[in-house]
Amino acid sequence: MISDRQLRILEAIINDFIDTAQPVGSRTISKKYPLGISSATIRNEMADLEELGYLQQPHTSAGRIPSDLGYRLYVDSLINPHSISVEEKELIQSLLLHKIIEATDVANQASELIANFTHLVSIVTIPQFNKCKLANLKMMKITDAKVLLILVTNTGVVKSLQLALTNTDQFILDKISDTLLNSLIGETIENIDVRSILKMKEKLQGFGNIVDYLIPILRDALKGLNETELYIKGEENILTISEFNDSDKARQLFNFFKSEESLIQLLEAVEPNRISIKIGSEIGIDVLEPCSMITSSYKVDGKSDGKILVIGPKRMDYGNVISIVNYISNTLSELFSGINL
Amino acid sequence: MISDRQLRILEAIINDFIDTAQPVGSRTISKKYPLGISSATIRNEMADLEELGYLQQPHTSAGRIPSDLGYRLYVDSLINPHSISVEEKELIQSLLLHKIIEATDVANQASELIANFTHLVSIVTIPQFNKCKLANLKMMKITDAKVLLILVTNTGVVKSLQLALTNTDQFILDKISDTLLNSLIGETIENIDVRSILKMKEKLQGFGNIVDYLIPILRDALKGLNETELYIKGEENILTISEFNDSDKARQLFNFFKSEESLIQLLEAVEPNRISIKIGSEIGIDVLEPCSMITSSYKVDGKSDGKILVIGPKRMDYGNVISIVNYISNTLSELFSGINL
DNA sequence: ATTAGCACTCGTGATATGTGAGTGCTAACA
DNA sequence: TGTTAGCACTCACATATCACGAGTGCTAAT
Repeated sequence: MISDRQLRILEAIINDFIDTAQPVGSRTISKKYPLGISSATIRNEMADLEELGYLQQPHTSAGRIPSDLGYRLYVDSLINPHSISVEEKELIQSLLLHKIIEATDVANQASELIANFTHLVSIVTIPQFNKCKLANLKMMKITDAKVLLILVTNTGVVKSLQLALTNTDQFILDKISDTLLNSLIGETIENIDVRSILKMKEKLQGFGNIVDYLIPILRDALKGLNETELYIKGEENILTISEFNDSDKARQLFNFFKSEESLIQLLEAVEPNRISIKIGSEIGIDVLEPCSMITSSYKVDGKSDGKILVIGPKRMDYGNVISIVNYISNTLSELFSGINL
Repeated sequence: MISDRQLRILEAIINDFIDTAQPVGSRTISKKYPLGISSATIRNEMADLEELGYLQQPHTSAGRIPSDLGYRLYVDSLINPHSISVEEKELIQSLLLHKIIEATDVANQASELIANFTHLVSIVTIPQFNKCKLANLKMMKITDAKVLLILVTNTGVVKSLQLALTNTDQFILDKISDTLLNSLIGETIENIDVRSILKMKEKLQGFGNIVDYLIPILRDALKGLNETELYIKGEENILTISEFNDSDKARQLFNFFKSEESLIQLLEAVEPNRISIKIGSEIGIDVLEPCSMITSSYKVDGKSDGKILVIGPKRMDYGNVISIVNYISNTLSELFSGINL
């Protein structure tokens, strides 16, 4: 196996490579890192580490760079997640918990925060709204042809849907809203089906016409709630990754991030409940070969649901990213579970 | 002045340069464009056009490229805006008019549409919400500490604001909402000041406490409505501009687009009511020197208000961009004036 | 006024050369 | 036996040199 000294050398090499983006030579290590051994010794160890697959050489007369296997070892045994500062925590808290109310805005803001703190690409999905319980409901007349249906869950998440409903009157809408709310309150959104809506009809004998008209519209609107929505921020940061200096490659990656299908595919691989790190080819997507991906999820009412994803160069500050993702994911879990609201 | 033949040659040169991004030589023009004159003649005319300032030469033995002045002439007298296809019109209509209801979503979607159609960077601002008249209003309890205030204008625009209001009851909120709406309906949002809210207090004698508490919160919330909000899309398209192949330059421009202040400065220069084109240094911003900018505005209730802005390389398809900006701006004008809703 | 012809310019891309960071190996040393 | 100094060797990268050719401006013929 690998000796302790080899591990320390590997660590030094990867740290230096993360800093400089340049292949690391034996002399650099012996001078910059106080390992107490000469460059010749380090050279020997490096040759061994390369044979073991942890390092690779771009060409004979260059220094070494970490292989995916090297990064894997580094990530698994050498990272110490630094905790983030109180100021940063307060900033996150204030931006996520106080100003925002719609689920989409929360995800947007969270994604923005991660992108800003890490200077990497961040993706946040919102939890499946339809797994939550209904807490409040109203319909508002917008124009002669449009009505806005506003739903609030017990976790304090708001969602609004547009209904195409002509010739309505706010008074009638209020009546219907109240009746709907009374019979559906506490119900999980996904359980609100035609049957439960039909019950309402009995209670609204006077408004037969409009209720008949409303039912299919309402059903369709609710159906649309279980689509995955994702919020991606910080795409511009890929320009700082030296591997994407070539503007063609950069555009390729930009386009990848623009394609919802690609991203959803990526999201499906996210393991619930714990931070996971994929390195380079482990991600399994060609354009992301020069990247690492850190994923996590957050909980809604105890169940793992929303996802967080950070993508950056392999030579990223793993410790920092992990601590930020962790903190945001915990904050979101609290937020969507109604604590602190 | 400039002869008709010179104008036709200038047109050919610019068209070719827009196509190929390469300096255009006299031989190219005489072969590709049926002007019926030899390359030598064209060479002479090109020398004259350069002397007049319409062309420039990157170096002695290269072809010519248009100067800003050349583009200016081209834009002023040579562009024929092609009309956009029926399919495109239908797509725009369906995406803008039917699925969307919040002002922010409209601007977002419009900006996205422009970016997709032009493959350039697009910025759309939303009209000043507070110039519209109040048509509907509701308050909804979200959690024990949060209330959502939803405003609807006569133009069918919805805006929701979060209020920090503890220990409320939906029944009381409904009462207050109704009273507020009754006394404020038809009022311009910006005219809703403390005085008019105070009037409400008289009508709500029974709820003294909560109304006292609500007034400053409501005032602050309404104040926040006159900030400029802008929606920028298609930033990734700057990577196709050859001038920004250098990833440092590209990042510079990305950062420019990320800074709200810079963009607001840009927006202030937008002339109301008509399409305007600024070329290179005319924009007055260093990083945008290699770009042209096409701006327009759309109307809300007859008054010019929202802004549209497209930024791309000088060698963009002006005719196409103009027609798209025109069509979207008209569609938004209709939308925000309540027609078609 | 137009154009064919020609010498001239100069950016581009290919080829040759020198430099130096880094290596692997050997031999001496603790 | 592990460590290190020394040294020859490798090879990417930067620099210099050169040939090519697209494009020009000018002149002279039409």
